[in-house]
Amino acid sequence: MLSMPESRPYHHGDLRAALLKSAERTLRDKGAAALSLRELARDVGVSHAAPGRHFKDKQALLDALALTGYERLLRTLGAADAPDRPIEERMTGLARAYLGFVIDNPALLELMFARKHEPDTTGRLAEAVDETFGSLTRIVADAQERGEIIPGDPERLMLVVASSLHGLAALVAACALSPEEALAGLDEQVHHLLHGLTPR
Amino acid sequence: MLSMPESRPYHHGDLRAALLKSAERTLRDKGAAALSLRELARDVGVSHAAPGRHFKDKQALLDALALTGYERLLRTLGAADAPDRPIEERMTGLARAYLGFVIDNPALLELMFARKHEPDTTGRLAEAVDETFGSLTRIVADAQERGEIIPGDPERLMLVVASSLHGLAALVAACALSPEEALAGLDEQVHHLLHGLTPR
DNA sequence: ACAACAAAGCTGACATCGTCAACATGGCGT
DNA sequence: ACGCCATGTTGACGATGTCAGCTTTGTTGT
Repeated sequence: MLSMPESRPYHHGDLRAALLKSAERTLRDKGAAALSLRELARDVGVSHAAPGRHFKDKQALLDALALTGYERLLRTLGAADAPDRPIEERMTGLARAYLGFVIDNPALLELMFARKHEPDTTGRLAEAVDETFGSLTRIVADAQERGEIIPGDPERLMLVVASSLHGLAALVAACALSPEEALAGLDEQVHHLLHGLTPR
Repeated sequence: MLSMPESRPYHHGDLRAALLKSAERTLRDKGAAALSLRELARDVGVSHAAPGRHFKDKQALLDALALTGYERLLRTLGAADAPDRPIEERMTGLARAYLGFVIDNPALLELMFARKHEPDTTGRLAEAVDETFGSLTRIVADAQERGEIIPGDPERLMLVVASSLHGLAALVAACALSPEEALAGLDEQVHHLLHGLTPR
């Protein structure tokens, strides 16, 4: 079945979405550095300047990608949360979910936490981060009410948790730690985070 | 004093070092994305292909930069360590040093923990990471001997610490957390990391 | 129904970049 | 003294991001 004249409609239908989809694919298997607007356009079958109609910049495309990443991460964490289980189990689930997310798409995490963003999207991204932090804070506050976590500014306590989880994920994304090792030590990690490293 | 004929010697003297220096400067104030070999060459005053004699790739230059970063980080942490103080103080010092490092050169940290490296330098980088982890592990083991930290595989316990420290640093580097906030909560962070989040 | 318009394509051009090959220079060892 | 080789230089090539100007198509107002 060779290509017929292939009277592709002049208008693509939903180019923007197609670009994001294709971009995410190449991001997944060839990394962010190997992402070129022109190649993207080729993959999707439009001219080299077409993407410019939907993303003013290459950076704008990357930012959009990062945004979808945050949405997915938030959904993933939300789905993984088990609100009525004890805090340690709950945290372990969250940590496992986060690790899973980064393991199957490390380049995306790198993008999400990159420091170069378009000035106008930077707001939206900050919002996304805040939302994620917020949901974590809520969990901490929950656990405090149940007496599972010590009293204190939940924001501050959340930051301890967030640093730990994100640190582990970042190390995996950076290939400084193998996914297997990270997963293997997860339960213990969470346990130590919750119960401390000093003798009691 | 306008430019004399400026009979610059044909050979630069130590181009490689000059390139790294200039690269680190532009990395510091314009970010990694704005780093071009040609502009670097211009800054240093050599022809556009000269850098190619010292770095086979742009990536090779970036990798070299990352390596110097690890060396500096290791020295910084070493200098900040106070081996005969109680563990909490020791850890706080280390954390403060790490945070200082990332605050005054966040782009470098991003480079160091980037996932794209030349296959041949990737070994050296892994070595550098291991060395850093190693020194942390030694500190943990030390503290264990003094009974300041619970028994258990020091590597595993170190990973808890490393995740937490690096997570905080990474959040700052990613602009997800302001340096001020991070510094302000530092002591508390370390305290919670060491003593846990659950009531005892 | 149809003209006008805006959205969303396309083509062509330009500057910049990384990289390579071919040549030039000059310091150093034999 | 002489030749070698590391370290420069120049010129070229292909790829990329971005812009301006043109074309197609769907929608909207009359």
